[in-house]
Amino acid sequence: MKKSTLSDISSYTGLSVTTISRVLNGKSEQFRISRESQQKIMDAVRALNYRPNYVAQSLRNCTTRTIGLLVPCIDNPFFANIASAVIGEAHKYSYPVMVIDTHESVKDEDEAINTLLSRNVDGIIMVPSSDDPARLVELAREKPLVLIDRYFDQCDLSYVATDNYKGALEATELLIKAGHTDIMCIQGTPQSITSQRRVQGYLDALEKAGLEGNAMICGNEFSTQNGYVETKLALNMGKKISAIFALSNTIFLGAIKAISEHGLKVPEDLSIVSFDDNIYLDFLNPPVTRISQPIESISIVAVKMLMDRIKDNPVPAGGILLQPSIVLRQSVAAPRR
Amino acid sequence: MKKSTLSDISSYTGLSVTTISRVLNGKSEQFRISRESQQKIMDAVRALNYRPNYVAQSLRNCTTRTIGLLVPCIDNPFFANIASAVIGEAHKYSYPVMVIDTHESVKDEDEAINTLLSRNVDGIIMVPSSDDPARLVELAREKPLVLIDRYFDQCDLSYVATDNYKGALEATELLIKAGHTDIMCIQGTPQSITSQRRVQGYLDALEKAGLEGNAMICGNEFSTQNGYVETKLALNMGKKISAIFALSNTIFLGAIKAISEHGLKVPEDLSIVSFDDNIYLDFLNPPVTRISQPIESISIVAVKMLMDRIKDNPVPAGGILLQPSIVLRQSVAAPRR
DNA sequence: TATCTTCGCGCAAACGTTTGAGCATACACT
DNA sequence: AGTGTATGCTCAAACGTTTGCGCGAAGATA
Repeated sequence: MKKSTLSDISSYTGLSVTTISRVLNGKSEQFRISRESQQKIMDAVRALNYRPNYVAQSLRNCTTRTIGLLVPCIDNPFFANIASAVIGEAHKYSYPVMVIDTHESVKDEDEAINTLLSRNVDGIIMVPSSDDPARLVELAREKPLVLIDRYFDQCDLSYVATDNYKGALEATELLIKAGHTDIMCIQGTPQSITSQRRVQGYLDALEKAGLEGNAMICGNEFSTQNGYVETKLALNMGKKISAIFALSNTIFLGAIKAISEHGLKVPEDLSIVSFDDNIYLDFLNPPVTRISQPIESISIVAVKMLMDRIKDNPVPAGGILLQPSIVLRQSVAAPRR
Repeated sequence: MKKSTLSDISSYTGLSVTTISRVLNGKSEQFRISRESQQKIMDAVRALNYRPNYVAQSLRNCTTRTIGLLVPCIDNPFFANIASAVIGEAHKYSYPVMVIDTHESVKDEDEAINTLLSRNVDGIIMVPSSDDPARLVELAREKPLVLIDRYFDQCDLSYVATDNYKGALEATELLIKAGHTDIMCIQGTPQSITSQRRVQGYLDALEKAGLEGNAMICGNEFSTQNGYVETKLALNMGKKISAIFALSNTIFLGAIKAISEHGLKVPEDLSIVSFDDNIYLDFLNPPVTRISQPIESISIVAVKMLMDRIKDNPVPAGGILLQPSIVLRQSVAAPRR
């Protein structure tokens, strides 16, 4: 079936493209198109298998009914989950999503933004990779933009993220309540706000408990490799550690690999709490206590904010932090005496 | 910075839009545009922060440099991985990807296809949800189309998928070689070609070993729920089973949940082999032997095939099956006597 | 009969590109 | 002086929509 256009329908019905466009856009009332003509047009649409050409509409209307999503590393299950959720949520507004992986690279991110702007998406949701918001502030002036997961607090870009501070605070308190005083925290990229807020939560929890002297922070990347190396190092050096707080899924995996290589048992020898959720964590031995980020809610809110911005609805300035939840399992126990 | 157009550059430089368009499209030679003019134009592009409007280009050229990807359920880690890989691979050709979740629904799939066609994507990669290829055959006539993971063999739509038969055959042979004779196979949606080919591999392996009388096939869905229920049932009924072959990741998870609820140990009491790979499988206790699908390769080949089709390069008709690999771990042992 | 409304619809420009056709100038050659 | 050719550019149409403006015919009102 060839593509048909408004003017094909025009020939078919003998009506002008104007009239047809109006009928198809639901403006029959407003422009007083007769029932009869409407019917003729609808019949023609079916007969010719007409499908509106969004490209032409976009050119005319400056809107594509499409949004863009930028994630730093879609291989990471966490970002894959975010992508799923955003795609699903945007679908509810009938917006397809153009997804681009920026590989944690500012250059790729810039390129991706240009790609999206050239294609004239109506708005952008992104997990920024850069630590300099300048480019994004500029971007936000010409396109609706919502940051997700990572954000900047010195400028007023809207964002939706997990309350990482709260999550880390509670995780650490949980360990302290279980009797731990020597808790090692393996962080991700220190420049990232995500890592920073989590570390702050950890530190504040220690301080509240009068344990500020015991702070042990190591690591520099959200990767399995990093979790593995740091844990290995700590265990080999014979550091006094009774619990580990892994600031991400990936770090956690590295950590337990090192732990089991060292012949230690969780939670008898070492307790561990992880950030991020994953169904498999329930199937590990023991099932892992973790801080679960509200990915679904974050996506729902982010998409809603973006849609509001797109429709020029008033949007509350600044960002929103959503509360993570603790998933209590069996990877935390009282420390050995 | 406002958007600038070719005609802005035209005013700025005093040259016509035609000339500018030609220079920007690398046709300066062909149309003998002077070095001097070229320079002026390049300067203006920078000064005005010009970015080509792909929407306008698309209207004129009937090409969007964008492809669409349809997956049945992006929450499923397997499809999320496919999406990642396709996005990554398409990026190498500078094609962003519009991703839509079809929720295993033929209606959603139809809708999604219309969405993509209206937006005039250059090609579509999809995991079909329907079991009737008619609509897709029609689609393939007007758009480059490549199926992935699932396919139809009675028609000549191109596809790239795992050699599920071979994978299942080898998995089953592995169990047989370990001494198992009572192997239960928990399948997914029986209508799906994926499940069918895997079941056939299982059956043929049994037959080769003269065990065709021992075939036990159950289940009807690629879900954790299904794996759980079928395993639970089998164990409660006291069926004679020494090994389980789970035809997917999700089914596997359900199965081990039931197994552990029953107080059985893998692999001492029961051996298990799963389909699909996942990093967590190495962290389970014991690490799980599985058939790993070559998702990366599938995506690379699929994107390449699509690009060839888009560029009207000759494309070998029909489909391609890629070999899965066995990841040997510790979830298989000799059966108890 | 003349004027006013209402009805039902069409004209043509515009969105930002690309491209086939054409055109003025300069120079070379006879 | 006349013809031919290379050079360096421009004109205008087209892609498929949407939309401000306008227009003829029919009926209502005076």
